[in-house]
Amino acid sequence: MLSQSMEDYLKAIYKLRHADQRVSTNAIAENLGVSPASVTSMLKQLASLELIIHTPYQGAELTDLGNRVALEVIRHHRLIELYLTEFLGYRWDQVHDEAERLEHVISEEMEDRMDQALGRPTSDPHGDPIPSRDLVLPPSDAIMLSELSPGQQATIQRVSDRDSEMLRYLKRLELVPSAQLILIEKSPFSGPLLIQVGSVQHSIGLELASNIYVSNIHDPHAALGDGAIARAE
Amino acid sequence: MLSQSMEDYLKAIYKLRHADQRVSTNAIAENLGVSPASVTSMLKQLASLELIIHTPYQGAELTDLGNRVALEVIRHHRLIELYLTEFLGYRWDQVHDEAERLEHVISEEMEDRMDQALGRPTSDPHGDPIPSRDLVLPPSDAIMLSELSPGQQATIQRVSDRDSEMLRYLKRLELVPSAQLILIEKSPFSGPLLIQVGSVQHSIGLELASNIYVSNIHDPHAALGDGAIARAE
DNA sequence: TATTTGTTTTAGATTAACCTAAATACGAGG
DNA sequence: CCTCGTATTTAGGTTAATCTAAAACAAATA
Repeated sequence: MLSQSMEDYLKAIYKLRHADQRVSTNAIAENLGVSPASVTSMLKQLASLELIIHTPYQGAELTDLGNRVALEVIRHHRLIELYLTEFLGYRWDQVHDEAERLEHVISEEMEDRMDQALGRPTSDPHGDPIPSRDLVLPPSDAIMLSELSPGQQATIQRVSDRDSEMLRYLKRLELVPSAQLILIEKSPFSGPLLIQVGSVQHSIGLELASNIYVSNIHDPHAALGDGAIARAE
Repeated sequence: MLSQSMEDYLKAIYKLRHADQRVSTNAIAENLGVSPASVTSMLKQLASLELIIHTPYQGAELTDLGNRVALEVIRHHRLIELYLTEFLGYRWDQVHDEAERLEHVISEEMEDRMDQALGRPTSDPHGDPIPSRDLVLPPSDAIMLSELSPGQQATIQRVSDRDSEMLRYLKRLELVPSAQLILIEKSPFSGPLLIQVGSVQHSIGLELASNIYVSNIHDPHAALGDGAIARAE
């Protein structure tokens, strides 16, 4: 069996691959809080187990096998997060750390029983999709809120789960998955965004906005004429 | 924070202490499946952390601090076992291995939420008592079924949870906590015991019988005259 | 009391995961 | 096209937890 460390590396590679294109040694090191030298030696090991392809100086890429392991760990993580909120009364900002440790030790049996208890859910409390039992993850078309254009309307699909303080703040602003918002205005020079949620407006910084992913984007003017077409886009 | 290994050693020392008197290096080694040499070096480490007192060649003893750590781990283990059976539909023979891994990684938060969900329970699916939140464990007066005298009647208090095959067998025979039984006959030369559970009789080996703990022992003849006194004994 | 036997400890090695410091490779800008 | 800065790897060291083999000890037995 793979070590917890290895699982963490594979998960990090998976996530970085889907955020940026290239998965660099430095990026992995930063993500996991270890030194680049440690990453290099682990990459060699993972490559020798055929979990990744490591081209020295060029970064790493998951093999099919490595991909499956990563998705398995991610499935564990997200099922655990949802289970904790639904059945043990955790708030959404408390579940990440717990899931981070539990994800490595639960059995397939427990995974499936939680999945069943939750009714085969498809997304976790932060809106992240949960890989199916056969480890398929629907591709997402969501973009960062910070990439939206002024005047556009969208639905929050997911928010990053890593910073619990941020999550508490987002909850206060009702910036949660499936909430509707309109981007009113974008200040120049990487300034804050003015958004409207329900009837209230908030000014939020760029960093926060790049941790919020939205989909179902439509231009409110077009929507007046024919909402269906805009939504289908 | 203590390593999982250290927690395992402390738990083993706790359990051995309550089974036998002296906790020998060999006994710990056997219990944990490691070499005696490994045990010696870990005992030194635990002693330097003031978790145990190690008198070379004489065995180890938990300090108050070590005792508290051991009870904390045991509390985790037993709460998890019960949680898995009550809320996730595990059978009693499936929970041990899962709990063995989870016990080291759950937070105090999770411990308390499970405890709450279970209604502050006092014993796990195998009848083992669960230490209270302030880590108090009521002393047990149970003895091994193998120590019972023929003719005596008793209530099963707990059974060992380590061998899942044994647990499945026990369930088939309805030898579960709170079941009543009478020891009909003890074959000589460490032979099997003949017991009666409800209206059926079973012949069970000594080894199995020493994994079953009983309490509330009373002599059926005395019980006929005055059950209350016999029970009070 | 001397010896033997079994337990425990010491010595020394291994493995995994990390580190720092030094060397090397890549690629962008002059 | 060369050079320079940054990214990456290599070299070598540390720590925790384990092992085997050998030495030391304790306790029972002759």
